[in-house]
Amino acid sequence: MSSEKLNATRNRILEAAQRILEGEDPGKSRMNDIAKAAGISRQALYLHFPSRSELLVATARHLDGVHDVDAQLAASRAAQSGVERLDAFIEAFGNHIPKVWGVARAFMAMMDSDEAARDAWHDRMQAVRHGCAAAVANLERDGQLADHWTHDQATDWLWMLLSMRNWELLVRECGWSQGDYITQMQRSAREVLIG
Amino acid sequence: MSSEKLNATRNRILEAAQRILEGEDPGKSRMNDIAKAAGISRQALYLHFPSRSELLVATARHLDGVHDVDAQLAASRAAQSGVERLDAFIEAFGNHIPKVWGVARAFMAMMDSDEAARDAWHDRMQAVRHGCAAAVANLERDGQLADHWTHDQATDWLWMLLSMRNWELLVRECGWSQGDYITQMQRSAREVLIG
DNA sequence: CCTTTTCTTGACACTGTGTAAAGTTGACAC
DNA sequence: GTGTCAACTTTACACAGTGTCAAGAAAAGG
Repeated sequence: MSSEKLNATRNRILEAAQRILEGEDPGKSRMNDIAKAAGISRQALYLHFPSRSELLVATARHLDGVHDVDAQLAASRAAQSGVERLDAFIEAFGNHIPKVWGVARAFMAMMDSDEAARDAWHDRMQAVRHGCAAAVANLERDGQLADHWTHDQATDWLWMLLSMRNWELLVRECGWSQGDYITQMQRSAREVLIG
Repeated sequence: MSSEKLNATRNRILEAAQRILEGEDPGKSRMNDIAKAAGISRQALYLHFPSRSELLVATARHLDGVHDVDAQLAASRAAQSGVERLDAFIEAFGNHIPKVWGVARAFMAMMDSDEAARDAWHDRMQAVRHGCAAAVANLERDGQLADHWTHDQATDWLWMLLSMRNWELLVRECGWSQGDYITQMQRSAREVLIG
């Protein structure tokens, strides 16, 4: 089976990419760096992935498989009340962020120049927005959403609150612990959305 | 006076840079584009500014002079109560954002690769953080800050809320009006910080 | 042994920044 | 009018990074 070797190399690349992207220096994640980390030449990388953005997309998907984001979020969907679901969603997604942070950072840096990366990232963020919309919908169902909010604006606001940039600012730049981050985001969302 | 011509060209450059950076396509703000917009050659740009990052810094400062950010914020400092000051600060800074958005966007795109740009931007953002800290301090003075907040964490949170990335997300991406943005940010800050 | 797949090496085009050198232009001085 | 100086132009280059291409090596399988 020739495709087995191909697949094995592909996995080595994806794990190397993950390792590199989670490293300290985000500037050391050029195609050359990732290739070297995977033990192949830069050109061989292009035999497996046509571009840097597609490599990042594949790495993100690979990471999804590893961490099983759907299973994480299932807990939040199982919650009874709208408020419980909001808390569970924030906890699940908030704890997901540090796991995907390396890849996310690379995407965000690439977005400004690369349209493919921008589109791929946009899709992923829209998926997060759907999660926010579902959480807001459950609050509405329970009559808990404050009167001044429309469904869409409340969704936008929650989406903003939970953005990776905000996690980056509070946890990475300001030095908040992950626990503080989750607690304060839960409290903020409750106080702002519930009326 | 030879330095008058030099200064005139310098101003033409800064105004061209401002115009270009406020334009639709952020990819069209290379040194060549800015030079062409100023009516000079790319190389002449380097006679006035040693690097792209220093040109951006100068453009940001030039913009400060044009919009007189200190005067804008003076109103918020004059407010009586802590809550009034919080509202005034959010309004003043929130209305400042769209004016400097073009330059801000260029800085944020450059931060990932250029250390000088990163440092310059970091300084500016620290100045914003000081404004947040002052607003939080006034709430504390009035005994209005919710018990669960430390001064630093409340400052961090307000700083996060008012970050340019959040403005970008709500106003540019989600299509909020500037008025909605201000109103909801004021309300969010009040509900989360005041206890 | 021969073929096919995978990978390597080396070269190249392209974009954008920043440096360097030689020549042009215009204003002003004498 | 001639000289001089500063601002600017044109052309060229070094450098980093992406992505393409072609020639060959190495290994695996029939």
